[in-house]
Amino acid sequence: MSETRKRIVTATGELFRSQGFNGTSLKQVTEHADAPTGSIYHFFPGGKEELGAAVLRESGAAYQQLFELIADEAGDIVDAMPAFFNGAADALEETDFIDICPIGNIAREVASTHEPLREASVSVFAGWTEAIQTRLAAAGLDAAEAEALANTIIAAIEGGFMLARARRSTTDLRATGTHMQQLVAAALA
Amino acid sequence: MSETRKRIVTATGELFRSQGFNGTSLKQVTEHADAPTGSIYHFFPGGKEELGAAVLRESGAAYQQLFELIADEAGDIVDAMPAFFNGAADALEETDFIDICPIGNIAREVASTHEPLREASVSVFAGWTEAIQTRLAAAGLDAAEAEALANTIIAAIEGGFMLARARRSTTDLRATGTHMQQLVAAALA
DNA sequence: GTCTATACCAAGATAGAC
DNA sequence: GTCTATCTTGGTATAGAC
Repeated sequence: MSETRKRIVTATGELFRSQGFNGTSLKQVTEHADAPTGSIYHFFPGGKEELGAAVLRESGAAYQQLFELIADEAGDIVDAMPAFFNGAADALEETDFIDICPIGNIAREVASTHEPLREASVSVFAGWTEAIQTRLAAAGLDAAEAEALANTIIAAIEGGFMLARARRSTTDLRATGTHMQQLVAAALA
Repeated sequence: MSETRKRIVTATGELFRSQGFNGTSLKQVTEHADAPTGSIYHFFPGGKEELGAAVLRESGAAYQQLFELIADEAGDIVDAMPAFFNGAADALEETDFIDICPIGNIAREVASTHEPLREASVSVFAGWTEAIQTRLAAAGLDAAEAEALANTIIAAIEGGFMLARARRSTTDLRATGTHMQQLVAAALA
């Protein structure tokens, strides 16, 4: 895959995190990626919308891998909860509260206005749900309960990002991690 | 307070729900509010940013009243949880998944780019936290635990909105309501 | 306080040379 | 595949009559 294409996707993802979809201009993308306008339309003939969908899908997959990594390190899914939320909290602090998740940041913004982006976010969320659900099921939960709990965990972390970025504090996000740990432990008991 | 000002704020709130802050133009506001451009700048000399902050504060207060109402009807805070989440889910379905909460929709979008809007969202969230915290404390939780749990509940509902709007399904949002009910019940036990 | 017209700029997208 | 120049549209904001 082209280096230029990679630079464009990476730069767009970074801009999306702090400015959202509508707040990011293709001119900014060309500057940050050090790539000309023509290259954007060469790799993404559908323009901004197609580029945005690619950013969601590719960074969504990267976050899923990150979750798998943290979950593997934590050993079991109960201990993975605080590890996951605290890791996210650390990342937020280190980046001065720039959003660390471009998917969640974009999903609500465009859900009613850009159908291809909504669909891209749905497929990313489906992957995340499955990753968490699989581990919950492996720990003993039946499939339906595991899916529902996985979705609550995703909702909690995305909503937690919202509060943390607004307040510029990760205190609540960390506390939410322990609440999710309680919820998982109770479900498995 | 002027009728025109009210129409402007209401129309902007509605547009924010489906399109976000950057996705909503002042031209659309003039059309939906049936008010001229001059009136926007008369009531909000600071332009779009000042109008946006007013929308966040005023609709944030309205949602807080709605929560109080639902909590009063439910009787106790444990039963208020599913009532609250299911009510939100019903509203989402009735509006064809237009966002029912302009605050959460805007908060992440502008947290790093529009300081006055970030501050407005913080003060709205503070009111919500306090409303839930007060009821949790009245039910027997100590202040710190009540505050942390209140924030998790807010995170869960806002993240739940995100998933529900993206997926165009309220199944997960309702399930998250029962998870929050479990969490509250366990904390009070 | 309300309205119309408009200034001014930045947006997304395209054309066509290289 | 890359780049520059440019088209067209739409954005926010302002001016000034009423």
